[in-house]
Amino acid sequence: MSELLYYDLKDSAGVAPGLATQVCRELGRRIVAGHFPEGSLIDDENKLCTRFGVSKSVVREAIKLLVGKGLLEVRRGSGTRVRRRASWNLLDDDVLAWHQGIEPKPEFLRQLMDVRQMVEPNAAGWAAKTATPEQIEDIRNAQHDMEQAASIQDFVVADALFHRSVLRAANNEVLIALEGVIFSALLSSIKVTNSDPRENKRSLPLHRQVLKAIEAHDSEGASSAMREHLADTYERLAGALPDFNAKRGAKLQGE
Amino acid sequence: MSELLYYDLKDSAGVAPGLATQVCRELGRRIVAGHFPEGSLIDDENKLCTRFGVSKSVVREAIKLLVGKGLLEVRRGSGTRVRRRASWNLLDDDVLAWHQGIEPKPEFLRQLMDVRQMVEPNAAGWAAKTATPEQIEDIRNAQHDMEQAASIQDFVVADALFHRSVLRAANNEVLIALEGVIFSALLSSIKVTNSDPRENKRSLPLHRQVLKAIEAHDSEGASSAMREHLADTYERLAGALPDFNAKRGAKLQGE
DNA sequence: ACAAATAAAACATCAGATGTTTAGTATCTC
DNA sequence: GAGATACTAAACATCTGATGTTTTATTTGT
Repeated sequence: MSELLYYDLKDSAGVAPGLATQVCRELGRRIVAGHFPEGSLIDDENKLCTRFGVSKSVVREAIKLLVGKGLLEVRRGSGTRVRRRASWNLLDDDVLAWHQGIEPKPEFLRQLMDVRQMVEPNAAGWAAKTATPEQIEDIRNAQHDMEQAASIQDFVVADALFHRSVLRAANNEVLIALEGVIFSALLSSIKVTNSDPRENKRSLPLHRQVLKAIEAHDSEGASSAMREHLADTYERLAGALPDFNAKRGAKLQGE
Repeated sequence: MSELLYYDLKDSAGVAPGLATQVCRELGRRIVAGHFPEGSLIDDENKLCTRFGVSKSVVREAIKLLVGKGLLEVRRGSGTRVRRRASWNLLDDDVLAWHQGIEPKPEFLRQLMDVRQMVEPNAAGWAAKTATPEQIEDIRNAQHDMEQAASIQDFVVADALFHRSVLRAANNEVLIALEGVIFSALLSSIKVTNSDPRENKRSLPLHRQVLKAIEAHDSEGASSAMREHLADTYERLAGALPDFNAKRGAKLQGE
């Protein structure tokens, strides 16, 4: 699987990132990958400067970016330490994207999927009520692209665009901010159940059904079609990942 | 209503914020308040330095923080501009908190409440399945504090802690990241329906019901009790705010 | 042992110099 | 006069080094 990134679907300006952004990404990826225990000190500014071969201002700006995402906590005189994972802005697009760089953890993927199952049926239902003709057109186009996709690459991109269009059609700003979660879960899922392109085609009828319901302004229908589609995905993940559903309802060890 | 802030409920280190953080907040608040049109250039680094009376490094770090939250976009040679609202990390705790500084917009509050209605019944249902004894204890304590609250202040804090405890008891990291949304909606709601303390007490039985259901590991019961409570809140908001439900299902003007 | 003074480490801020990119303007060519 | 080129000013990016403040650890004195 090639290097499909979330940014590929974002309308971000394609400007080359500065040094601060690069250092931020590098550190961010390592933190998310778990290279540092929670609460541990990271190297001080000077060490980071020499390690990355940049000046102090660059390092400080990179650290500020990570502080803003909740990954780091800086204490004057003491040092900079990694915050508890519970304090991270897990919904930040960058933080989610950095999770893509590591082996998907079944437990985390299940949590993402649980959230998808909570969010998307509602979004589809609302979309059926409030979508504008243009928004419906976007969904239709994405659905069409899924049908016509030649490569698995194209299919995934179209799939992502489909779900994004539905989310946006719900016309709820807060909901749209959850786009990254849907995309991240979708990417991880593909990574896991990658095997057979024909397998993916199985989801086409359900997508078609979601589209039809939204076109018909059938809120209930859109919800349940989306629910069914996600339940199907859920099943396939559970089949592919042994530990996918392991901790469900049996959280024993202390927090 | 006094200056109750989200941070009051956060386990953040109570360290005095540096200059960069202060500048960031000041700018962030103004942006969120809508003082700048989308896409407009803000003052350049030098002007910001003189305006805030700080050095360039401080300004640059502040801007980096805002870039990380999606509010600003910096282009070398060109300038720094405010991004479209759709690109903001609306789920970022700071961005949500800055919304508290301005008059709550009915449309936005409704969107927050829609998301709460989507999230919290599910969370309560999951909590009923997976909550540990300690987590249930936390919920119980918050519920008890609501009953005993002497001031409206105390009541709001206890209310917030109740909903936070339930959210955390669902044992889903991604869900926990939505804490800020719940808190923000709750604060805005209080601001709107502030009038009568006795009015707030009305929600006590429903909170009690949620607690009971979770204690009994009754997932369905917890869900529906929470759903009922939120529907009630929703009604009160709709009654208090004329435009609360205005745009629902009638999104006419272009994006 | 306990407490106060001290020293070292680490972040915070400032100031200024230099490089790069962008956007706009002027100019030159045909 | 239209279009391409060259110049210039504005604005961000990066580096350097100096100075201040806070925290932590150590030393020292009784």
